[in-house]
Amino acid sequence: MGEVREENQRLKMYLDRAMKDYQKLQMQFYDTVKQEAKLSPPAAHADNQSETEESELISLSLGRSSSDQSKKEEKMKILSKDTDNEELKKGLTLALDCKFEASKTSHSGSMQIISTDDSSEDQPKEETDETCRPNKIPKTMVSIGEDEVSQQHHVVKKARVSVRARCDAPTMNDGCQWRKYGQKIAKGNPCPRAYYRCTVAPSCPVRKQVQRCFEDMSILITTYEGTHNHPLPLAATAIASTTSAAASMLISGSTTSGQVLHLSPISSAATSTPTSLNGLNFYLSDNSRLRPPYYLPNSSIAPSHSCPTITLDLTGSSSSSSQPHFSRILPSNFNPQSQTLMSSTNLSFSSSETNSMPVSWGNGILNSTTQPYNKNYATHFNLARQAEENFYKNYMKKNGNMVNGQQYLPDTIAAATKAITSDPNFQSALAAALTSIISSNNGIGSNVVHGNQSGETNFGQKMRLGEQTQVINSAAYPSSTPKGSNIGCASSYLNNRPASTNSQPGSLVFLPPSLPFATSKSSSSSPSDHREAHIN
DNA sequence: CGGATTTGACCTGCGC
DNA sequence: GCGCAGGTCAAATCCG
Repeated sequence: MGEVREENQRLKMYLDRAMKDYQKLQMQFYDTVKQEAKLSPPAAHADNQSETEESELISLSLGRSSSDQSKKEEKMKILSKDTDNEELKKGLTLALDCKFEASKTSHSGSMQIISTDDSSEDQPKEETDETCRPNKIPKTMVSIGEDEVSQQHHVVKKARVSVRARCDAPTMNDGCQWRKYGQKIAKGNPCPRAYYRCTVAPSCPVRKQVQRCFEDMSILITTYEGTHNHPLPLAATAIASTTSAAASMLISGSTTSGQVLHLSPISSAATSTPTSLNGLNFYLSDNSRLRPPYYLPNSSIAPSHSCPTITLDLTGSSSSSSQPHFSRILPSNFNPQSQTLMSSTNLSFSSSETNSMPVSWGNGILNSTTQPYNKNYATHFNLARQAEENFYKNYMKKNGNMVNGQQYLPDTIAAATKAITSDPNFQSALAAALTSIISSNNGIGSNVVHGNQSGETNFGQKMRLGEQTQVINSAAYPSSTPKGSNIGCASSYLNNRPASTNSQPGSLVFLPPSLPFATSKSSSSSPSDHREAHIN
């Protein structure tokens, strides 16, 4: 443990150095952009205004960039008018939604990649109208929550987002509370499929199915369906941002059935065709080459015959690359036309939960950022930094330098830094990470420490209905957070393992940036503390 | 004792 | 109409 800690410290140091370099560059970039803005009066004025304004906002909207206020107002009218329009609720649904409006200053920083708007190219105009444009709503808990709820009404239904991740725990902790309501042995997979219902709100229609991959029992397949009709815990928005991005691809019609979409954080997929969707760049590859061996188009991954399903593979076990990727699985009878129709419904992502936990969504090693979060630029900056840090670690891991998910080698870090900065695909991957992190940190400064981080009620930790999972933003409370609670997959996994954490490569970990086991209910001097120290 | 989980029964959609 | 499979219900059971 001592060695490990030492190593950990060393790695932190390297990481810090890299981050400082990045920070420096980014500051320069911001300065440049600001100067440019000053030089171009009228438009710049508007931009600056929105910049200021948006710095107060975190209205997240993947793939939706709004540049026209009147359009926004019009949009708002449409939204309010359509609130009761059930028709609009039909179609594709995201399991978890995360609305992220990257600031329009995104053109001037790392947020840029999040707010690109390429995705609507092949989408009907009405979708654009009905899609929730970023609304300039002050980043207050109440308004954001309302906004989120209202916007979620417009998220199309029926799409499924399946997440494959290595996880020893019975289910992944995705930030929501779930109640198991059924279990079934599905054809083609002897592993039982468990059915869960979201219990964050009594009437929440969201369900998820959890099933182990028969070919690799360490892989957990979680399929989300439905739209939350309540504000999401931030931990949930983290995964939401990822899954929704995948789902957005699904409804965009930019791919055809039987293809694998790679979220390509690093250069791989030489045969890939870049696809930009909702601000995220994906790489479309030939399914036959890139589908993992255990992907069975009609298997448990896509349990429903009627629902298009997109699979986000975070196992890093692709046959041809170790990259996480989206695999889009459409039912054989899936009609592109209907897909288009579904696309007419809003795809927006609301990440506005006030009580929230920063979560690292990915093959996660959490980052160690403990700097306080400031508003506006600083916040965005830190978020971006955090996201990058996350990605950086994932990147390292994906590159095989994280043997057993343990270590960054110094020279590897240098190499990776170089690779990252020179990699054209870096942005796309960073986008996902940013989305996750930013949405995770939406409630900065107002979070309250609460106990149960495990949304899964069948995790061994009992949660009563209404005992909403609330978490601490560990970055905002850097030092006072107790730890030790089970936070689902991640902590379960760790708790069930020796302290040396021979965590598997690609293990899915939901952890706050700095304090992975943050809760208020257990102050522990147990070995888990040391684990955390290492992980941090 | 209250709430979550288990599990067999039941419902529904689809293909033949 | 029938059988199959996925999905859901709800009584029984478990658990803290």
